[in-house]
Amino acid sequence: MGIDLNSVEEEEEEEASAPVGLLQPPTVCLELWHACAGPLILLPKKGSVVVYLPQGHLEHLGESAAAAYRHDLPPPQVFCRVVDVKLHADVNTDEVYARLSLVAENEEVERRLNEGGMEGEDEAEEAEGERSSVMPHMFCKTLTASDTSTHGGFSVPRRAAEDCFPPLDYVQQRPSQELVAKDLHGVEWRFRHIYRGQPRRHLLTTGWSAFVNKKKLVSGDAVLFLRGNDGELRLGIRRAVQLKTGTPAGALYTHGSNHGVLEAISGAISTKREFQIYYNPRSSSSDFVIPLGKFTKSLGNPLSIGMRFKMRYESEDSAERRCTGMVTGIGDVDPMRWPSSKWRCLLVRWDDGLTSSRQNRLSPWDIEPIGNASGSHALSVPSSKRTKICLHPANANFSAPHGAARPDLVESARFHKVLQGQEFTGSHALEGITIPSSQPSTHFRSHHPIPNPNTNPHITYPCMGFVESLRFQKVLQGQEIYPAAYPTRPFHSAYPTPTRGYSLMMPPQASSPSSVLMFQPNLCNSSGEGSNESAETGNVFLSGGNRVKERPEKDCRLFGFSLTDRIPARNEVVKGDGQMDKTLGHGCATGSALYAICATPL
Amino acid sequence: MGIDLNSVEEEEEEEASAPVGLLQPPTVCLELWHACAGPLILLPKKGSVVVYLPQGHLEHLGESAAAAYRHDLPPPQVFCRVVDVKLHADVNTDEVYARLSLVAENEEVERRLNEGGMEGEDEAEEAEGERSSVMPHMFCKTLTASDTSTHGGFSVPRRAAEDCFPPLDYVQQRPSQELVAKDLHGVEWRFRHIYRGQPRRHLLTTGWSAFVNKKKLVSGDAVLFLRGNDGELRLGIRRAVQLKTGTPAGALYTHGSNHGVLEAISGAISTKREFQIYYNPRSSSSDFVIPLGKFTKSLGNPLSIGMRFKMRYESEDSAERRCTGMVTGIGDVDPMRWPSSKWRCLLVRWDDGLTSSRQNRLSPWDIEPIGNASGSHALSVPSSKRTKICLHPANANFSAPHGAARPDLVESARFHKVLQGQEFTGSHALEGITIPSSQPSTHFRSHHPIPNPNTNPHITYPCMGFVESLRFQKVLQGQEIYPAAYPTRPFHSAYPTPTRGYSLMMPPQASSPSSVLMFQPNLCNSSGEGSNESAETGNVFLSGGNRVKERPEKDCRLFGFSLTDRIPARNEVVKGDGQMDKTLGHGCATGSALYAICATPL
DNA sequence: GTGTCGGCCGCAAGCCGACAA
DNA sequence: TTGTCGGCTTGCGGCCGACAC
Repeated sequence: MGIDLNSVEEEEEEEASAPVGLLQPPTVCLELWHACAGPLILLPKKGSVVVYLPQGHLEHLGESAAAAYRHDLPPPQVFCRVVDVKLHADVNTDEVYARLSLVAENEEVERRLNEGGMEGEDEAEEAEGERSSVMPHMFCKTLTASDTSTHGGFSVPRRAAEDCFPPLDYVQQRPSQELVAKDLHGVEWRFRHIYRGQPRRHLLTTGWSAFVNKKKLVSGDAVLFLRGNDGELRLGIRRAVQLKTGTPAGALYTHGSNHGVLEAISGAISTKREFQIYYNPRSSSSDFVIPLGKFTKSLGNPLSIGMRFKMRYESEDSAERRCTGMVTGIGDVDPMRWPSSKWRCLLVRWDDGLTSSRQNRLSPWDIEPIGNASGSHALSVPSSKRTKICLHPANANFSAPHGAARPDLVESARFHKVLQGQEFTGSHALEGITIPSSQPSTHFRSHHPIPNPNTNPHITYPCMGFVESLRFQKVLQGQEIYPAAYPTRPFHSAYPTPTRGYSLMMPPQASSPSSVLMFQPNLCNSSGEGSNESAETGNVFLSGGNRVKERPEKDCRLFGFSLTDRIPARNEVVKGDGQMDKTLGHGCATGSALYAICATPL
Repeated sequence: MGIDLNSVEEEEEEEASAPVGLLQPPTVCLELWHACAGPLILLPKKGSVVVYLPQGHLEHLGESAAAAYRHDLPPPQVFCRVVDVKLHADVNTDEVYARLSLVAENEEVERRLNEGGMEGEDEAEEAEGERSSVMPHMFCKTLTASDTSTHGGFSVPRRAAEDCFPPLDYVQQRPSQELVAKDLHGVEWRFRHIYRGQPRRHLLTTGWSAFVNKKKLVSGDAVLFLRGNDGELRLGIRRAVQLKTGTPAGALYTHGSNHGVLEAISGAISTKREFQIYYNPRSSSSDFVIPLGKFTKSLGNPLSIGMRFKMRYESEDSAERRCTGMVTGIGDVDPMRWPSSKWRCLLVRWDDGLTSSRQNRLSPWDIEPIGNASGSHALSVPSSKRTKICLHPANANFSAPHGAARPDLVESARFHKVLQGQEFTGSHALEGITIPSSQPSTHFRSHHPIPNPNTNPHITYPCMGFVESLRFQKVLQGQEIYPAAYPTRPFHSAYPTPTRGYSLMMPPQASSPSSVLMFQPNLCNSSGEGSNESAETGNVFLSGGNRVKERPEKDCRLFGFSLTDRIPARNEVVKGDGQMDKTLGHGCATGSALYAICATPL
């Protein structure tokens, strides 16, 4: 089993007797926690090794956590030992969350990975089979309008009532009983359970509306009943995934202000001190604490544009489903603050076309590749099958001493090449422009020269050398890119018709190296499809908050672009405003990314 | 007027248009804020100089803010410039609070004080007369059971309705109108105001219960209506002072975790950076940010045991009252962490005997001396009438360089003598025991020799010289005083009959210098009065968490003691266990202090 | 002058089976 | 099998003057 049940319960008692002044919320029932968290949640095991992704953590916290561009941000991924796992539930919302206590162990893990000595750690995550076998009788029902209306009670599905509730005396005319169920906080709720109506059905009447009101349940939310092996009834809720209104109030008020959280964690990482992560499994679509095995395995899989994959997800009726899609882009989400991060580095298109409802940026460990990579035009980037991990040493904590050629980094150097190929280092050129004094990627270019795209057909969008980047700088200045004061907060001004009059076409196959700039449309209006207004209503920004203000100079052209669900084929020519506008208005959900392929013509 | 009304309102608008991401709560209406805060609140003026008392701040935060004994705690009092004042109201509870932005200006203020150049700054606090003249028509009513019952509406006092509400057409049978009032957050509340019944009276009916429910008002809380000069109606609430349940949830969840707040402020003080203080005027019985003038004036008053004083307080019907009392003890509350702090250094007894309901420890600026100091046995400690302030340099930030005799500190040196006389440096001797390596007071003793008590009859409990303090150290060791690991958290073990068998008597008048140790009974059981159990149930600690474990050696005796509401007269002899136990069980409320007067016999 | 109560009214909470998807 | 509805009852929210302190 993943988590030692006894140890958790011991800690529960321990905290219960601790002084009140500590203000530690009590830990909650393990099974109920997992039932509320959903079937897909894999919680790291105490004592195991995980990969912590600060970028995902920041997204989880709601971005408000990072004030500005800080040089003391943590590296994009950190190997950590899980010192402690505590399960909690929000007092106000009943949302389940976990507190993970982590200690950075970068060097140790990296060394053992290189020595191949981390095989035993692959069992860090819970085996789901074991957990489901332990999971007792339970059911989960999404509430209907009738269930939440003040007009009546709760209609219990027949199977569920027979499975979880004590049996009724069906001889009687209208058999009934009182049910007592404890919620996540141990609070008892009493319901009148009656079997009546024509045809007969199970209902919860008296007591039900009080529960609905207190928990502020609405139709679409789900309740779950769980009968423990001791016969005790437990009761949890899973709220419907609602549109996030600005900042997540729960995380904010429960754990205090997020302001400076990441700075504090950064300090704890660099000094190997223990730090705590509050993780709300239902508010994030992608995990930012990954079991080591899952992480290394995902990086071992080859990633390529056009690659097909499947992913597990939780359907609306809380069942585990699978869906499939295709990778349509690979690149950094935030090359300014976290260059070479794997976090959501994949742009995907879903087969069922549910673009808006589902996340379109995934991390490699979110997906499982499907055998037949439909790669006629796919541009695959292979990786060593049994990669020994060494992270991109953009941060001093991870890097070897400058100029020192360590023999054990030969393999990792090759890995760097691959990663850079995946990451479209055009963004590095961007960094060189906005922050000319700091050129983090220069060092690595000099140490590991970029492979020639012609000799390495896998790399589709080859990197520019430093000289080319200087020339590119001139191009961008022609575009009047203004660095924002706070790169994390994009402008909110109206967009001055960015693409109108641009000649959009793909570069000829023999053209010189092109580059990829990532844009982030911040406000999209799907109603503007096909009209000229689509470009006005959707603001387009350079990643990091820089705004393209006007058309490029004549010596630069946008040769292509790619939206969330559409990447042009290599030879495809995309031309004119209309189509660009249409595409902008069409598939562009808030937060999705636009890849524009720019290059100077030969 | 104390606060520039215009500037506050400008800032309000400024913040309203600021991006939401900043998460700054909006500032609130100045008059309404003051109405809710109560008549006694004097808020420092922007730009003025104040004295900040970290010890009081810590108490305000609920003690949970300080983890352990830290050497980087701020000094006990810090001169600060008020950079900004913002008025807020808690979104959930409507509690008013202020955010003060302070910058430490110790040296500057100290210098100007010594030069006598701070006269102009005495107007730093608001003149209350001006404010009350500006204060518009308002009334405040404590809610009755009928007011808060679902059965009916709100009974408006006749004067109040005529004063604040628009006039009704009394010709009609049952004249009524709709009132619209804005609360602290600008939210509008609508009430039906009707004049009916036999005899006629003003009532708020429709809309009232919604307000009561939303604000979670209970009988005992107070509502206040305020009619602005523009005729606009405003509405505030003052909740009844309830028993604090552990930590103040409001401060904790509104401003994030308090953990480490003081450490951060300490850093800001030492580096002269701006820092913010959140101040909830209704949750603290004593201010920890004092206008400079009030502070210096209070230290200019002579303080003595037996001195009578008066103090303003807010009665239950929110009116301003005065009560009188007598000083029964003077000494440090926490000599371990904040030696020589003025915070709550006065132990008082109230004339009306309301020991339990009212704070029995006050700071000098809380009280106003009454002319006739009933000083037959009063032991007054005079101070220079026009004192130039220089603080006790226990902290390096305040102290002059060692060995450097600065001419401008001559006057301040004299002030030190006075302060030391007030502070019963017996606590310094304590420090010398628990932390032998740090003897903060030694430096000043050597520089400014303690005056002979015989030549200075004003000093009742004269300070010991360093040699005497060493001898005293031996005495205390004989008592087996064990320094606690965490002085902020007292032991909770049973009390091992501390006074049993002690001979308690006052020293003869001609005896050698005695000293005062302060004890803090932590758990008191008033039911044990007169029985032998009283000593067992009430734990007694040395202030700072040190515990007296056993009887003193025969060369030391407890010559007297004083409880919260009782200090023995100079010649009074208090003897035996029984009486000690009885007194312990009698007047000893949790948190009150026991002064035991110890000395070695001649 | 105002706190509390009984009387009274009306609405909506909430229990029921009918009916249909 | 179960979601929604109309019918029906009931409890309480809430407006009123009576009465008393």
